[in-house]
Parts: sequence; structure tokens; C-alpha cells
Amino acid sequence: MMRIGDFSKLSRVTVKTLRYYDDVGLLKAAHVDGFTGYRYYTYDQLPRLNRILALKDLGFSLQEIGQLLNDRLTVEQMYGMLKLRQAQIRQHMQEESERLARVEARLRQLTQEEGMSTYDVRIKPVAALRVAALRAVVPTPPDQGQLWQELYLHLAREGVQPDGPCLTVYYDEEYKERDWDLEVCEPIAGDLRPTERIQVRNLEAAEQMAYVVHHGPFTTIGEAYDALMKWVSENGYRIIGPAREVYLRAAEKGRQDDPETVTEVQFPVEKAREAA
Amino acid sequence: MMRIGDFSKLSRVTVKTLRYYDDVGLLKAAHVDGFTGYRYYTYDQLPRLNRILALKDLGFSLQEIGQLLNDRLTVEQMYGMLKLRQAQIRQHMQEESERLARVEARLRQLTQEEGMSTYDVRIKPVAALRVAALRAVVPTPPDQGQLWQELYLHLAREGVQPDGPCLTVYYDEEYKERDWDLEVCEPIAGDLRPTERIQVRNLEAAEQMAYVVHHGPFTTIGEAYDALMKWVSENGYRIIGPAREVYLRAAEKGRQDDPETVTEVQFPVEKAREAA
DNA sequence: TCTTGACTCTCCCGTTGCTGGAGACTGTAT
DNA sequence: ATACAGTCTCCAGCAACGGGAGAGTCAAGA
Repeated sequence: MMRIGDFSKLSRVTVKTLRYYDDVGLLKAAHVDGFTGYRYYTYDQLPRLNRILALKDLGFSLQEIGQLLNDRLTVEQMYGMLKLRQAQIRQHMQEESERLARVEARLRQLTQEEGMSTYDVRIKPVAALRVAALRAVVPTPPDQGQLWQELYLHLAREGVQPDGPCLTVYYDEEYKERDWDLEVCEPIAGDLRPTERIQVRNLEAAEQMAYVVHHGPFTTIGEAYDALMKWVSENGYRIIGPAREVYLRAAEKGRQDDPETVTEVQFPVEKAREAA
Repeated sequence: MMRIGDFSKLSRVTVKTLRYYDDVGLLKAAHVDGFTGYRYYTYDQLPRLNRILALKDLGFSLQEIGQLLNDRLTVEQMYGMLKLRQAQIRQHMQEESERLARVEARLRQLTQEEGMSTYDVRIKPVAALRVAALRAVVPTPPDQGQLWQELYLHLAREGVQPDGPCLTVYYDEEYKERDWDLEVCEPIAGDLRPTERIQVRNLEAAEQMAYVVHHGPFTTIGEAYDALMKWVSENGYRIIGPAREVYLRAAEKGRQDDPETVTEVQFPVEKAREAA
């Protein structure tokens, strides 16, 4: 029988921690004086405490440790918990590794460019999206204005409400001077009678969508693409689908130089086998 | 100008989070209605929010992000913070990797042995320790009793108080039947007049001391050694110094089979180049 | 015009694994 | 007797929000 301070010295665990473990029931004091409230511990309790510490080293939470210690677990259950923990750690290491890659890409960028880029690229998952879509080939991107007119005219005639910001999908894999293959899309909730050119379809979901927000006139949106493509290659990703432009805040009718437009440029990506 | 819910949809950041960022000053609403308290945001604020999210992806805390965004940082300071973050992530990955190795070692052990070992091995740093020490060669470990008598007699005569649990250092690298080279040590605070055989010296610190607590008679302490050595090899460590036995709870005078003794067996170790 | 329902506001609590501090006792040594 | 070290029980705080209560606000339909 010894007091908490002695047990603390013995185990090199702080008194505070011992009291906490007592409170949460992980390691109850062997005896508590009913009058003074003093906790008393025995040498017998050292193995249990050491087991707690060892399990903590494995990364288990105190709650999990409580289960591992108190419930009579079968070997299978024990095995399951360890396997789970193993998977969690692997997952965590994966994430950290990607984080590290991003930090290093920023460092390279910083040394190259003197100052931080004005664009911040991120990855997010994007769900499938039900849209009214019109795909066509137009001479240049600004010419898609006609397509939008056609699309919205039909929506209005059918009395279908837009349901979120509109977007354009760009299908060309390489940059072209003329004849862009693109599709203008407007999310809708309900149904819509299709026409020859306008149909309702589901835009594919993307697990990893690299994106960047461009705030300014369309005329400078190339910079956003540059930043995005650079980030993608620097961070060891690969583009696996057509680009999207989501018009978070639409420009005034057809104006290409409205400085108040906000556009999100997106590329579905996946991790390349081995980053450079 | 839009309300918080619209800005939330736009940015895919929860309303709660936006309010929190407002509270902590990371992203203040562009305007707050003095009467209703409603927050209003502008499209202009989207880039800042995206920068916050991007920096969060790099693993910075909100406080650090606040610095990165608000203070006018020089490129050097920015570089320094990124370098620091890089080092932290590397460190963290290292730790996770070791954790993973420990979990996997437990898994192997579990499949081999049907049930968890009764010994829990851990690693801790051990500080240097000032001790009164007597080193000698004795036929077998139990014969160290004479050395203890000699040591304590001298301490008593000099009026020096013990200052912590006593321990024995075992210098033999291989197991021996007879003639053990060992050193009995008692931590002391003050000074002590040395004798021909007894001296005061500093036990070396060890950055990584693998240890296990044995609770039971000395006669079975071999099991603790077995478990410890097995753990060390399974987890990819290497022994780099002599073993120590710390007598957390001393046995009754010379009794080898006192079931209430508590002994901590220690080996200084380091990570081997590449674990099996 | 009233009502409904969706939105927003400000608190406050809970999360994890403790650490630090205040204020009150208790135990031991001088 | 007194000092001082040890112990007790609260309570607050960390990080980054999420959940929920209770009250007020806004836009649209009856």
C-alpha cells in the first residue's frame, strides 16, 4: 500500500493522470480511505498500469483500452481491434504522406516564385449531379452564350427551376484555337422534357476533384487553369476527366470582363503511381 | 451580399464553422446587421476562405493560419513556417510508422501464442543517475546479496541516505552459468567517501530504454527477459548496452522466491537499420 | 394580413486526455 | 506548535468545432 505520490514515482505517471484514470475507471485505486479520501495503490497494480501505457503507445483511446482490459475479449475480438488499429494507422500515414507532399510543393513554389500564389488549390469529393445539358461544338468559349440562351429558354418554357450554380464541361483534351467541344449544364431538381439537343443526365461524381476559385473577369481565367495544372503535376496527381467551370456568380449578360464574376475551375484527378 | 447559409452552400463549409471563424477573427463577415445580428458575406471573401482551407489541408492550426494570413510575413518567415511544418509531419510519420510496427508485432504475437502476453514492453527515456556502485564478479546472481550488504554497510557508516530504488547492472553480453560480472547500485543525492571497491558514479542516461515490469519471484524473472528480448527483436530494435534490473519493491532479505517482489528489467536500445 | 416554415441569432454543453490552479485538509518532521 | 509537503475536490482550459435550446427574422403562400 502506498500513496498516490509514491505510486506516481514508481510508474513515472503523473499524479494528475493517476487520478484521472481513477475517475474514468481505468485504474481504480486499490483502496480509498473513507475519511480522508486518500487513494492507496498496491504493487499489484503496476502491471495493469503498464498494460494501459503499452496500449496507449499502440494508439488506442482510453475507452478502447478500457474494453481491452475489462471485458473478457476473445482472441478474435482482440485480433479484430488490432487489425482495425492497423488499418487506421495506415490510413493516417497515407494522409500524412499526402500532406507532406503538399507542403513540399508549396516550398518549391515559394522558392521559385517569390511569394505565395494567389490561387489556392484543394481537393474535394464531388457528388453526382442531375443537370439539364446541351453539348455542342462552338468556335470559341465566349460563343457558348448562345447555348445558354437556348438552354434557359427551354427551361423557362417547361417551367423548370434551376437548382444551383450552372457549369460548363470542357471535353477537349488539348488546347484548341477554334472549335471547342463543350457542354453547358444547369442543375435541376425535377424532370424535364428533352429536346433534340437538350437532355437531362447525371454528371459523374468525382472522388477527388482538384479545384480552384477564380475571382475576376473571364479574360484572366487562364491563370487559374495554369495554377491548377501546375499544382496537379507538382503534387503527383493525374487528370482523369474533362474540366468543369462552375459559375458561382454569373457574369452580366455575356460580359467577358465583368470583374465581379466568381468561377470555380475543376479537374477530376487521381494520385499518379509515383510522384516525382 | 449573401446570408451565411448561401455562403455556406457556395463554399461547402458548414454554417457552424463560418460562425466559428467569425468569432475567432479568421474570417469576419463582411457586414453584420446591427439590428438583427445577421452576418452577410461577399463573393470577395471566397478566396480568403479557400486559402484558409488550403492551409488547413497542410495541417496548420487556425492560429497559425491567422498569422499566415494577417501578419505581413516576409518570404523567409513563410519559408520557415513551411519548413517547420515539414519537419513536424516527418516526425509524426516516423512515430506512426513505429506505432504500426508495434501493432503488427502484437498481431504476430497474438497469432503465435493464443492470447496476449502477460508482459507489456515499452520504451522510455531514462535520465542519468548518480549512484553509489560496487562492481564485482560473483558465481551466480543470488550471490550479489553479499555485495548489497557491503554497499549498505558503507552507506550506513557514512550516514548517506538512499534516494530511490536500487538496481543491478549486468555487464555480460552472453548468458553464463558461472561468474557474472555485475554492479550493484544505490541512487544517492549527496556525496560519499569512496572505498577501494565502492565508488560514486553516474549511470549513463538512455534515450530509449526498453523495459518491462516483472511482478513475482526472482526465480521466474527469466520470463521477463524472454519477453523483453523477443519484443526488442520483433520491433526492430537492437540492444546497445548492459541490462539493468531495478528493484521497485525489494524482496525480503535474500529471499529469491518472495512472490511480492517487483522488478523492472531494462535494456538500452536503438532502432535497427531495417526491421525484418 | 396572417401564418407557416425556413433561416438565423446567441448561448451552453460535449468531445479527448489530460494540465494547471484554488482552497481546504492531512501527515510528518522539527 | 508549526511548517511544509502531500493530498483532496472542484473548476477552467486546450482545438475546432457539432448538437441542441430558445428566441428572433425573412419570404412566400392562403
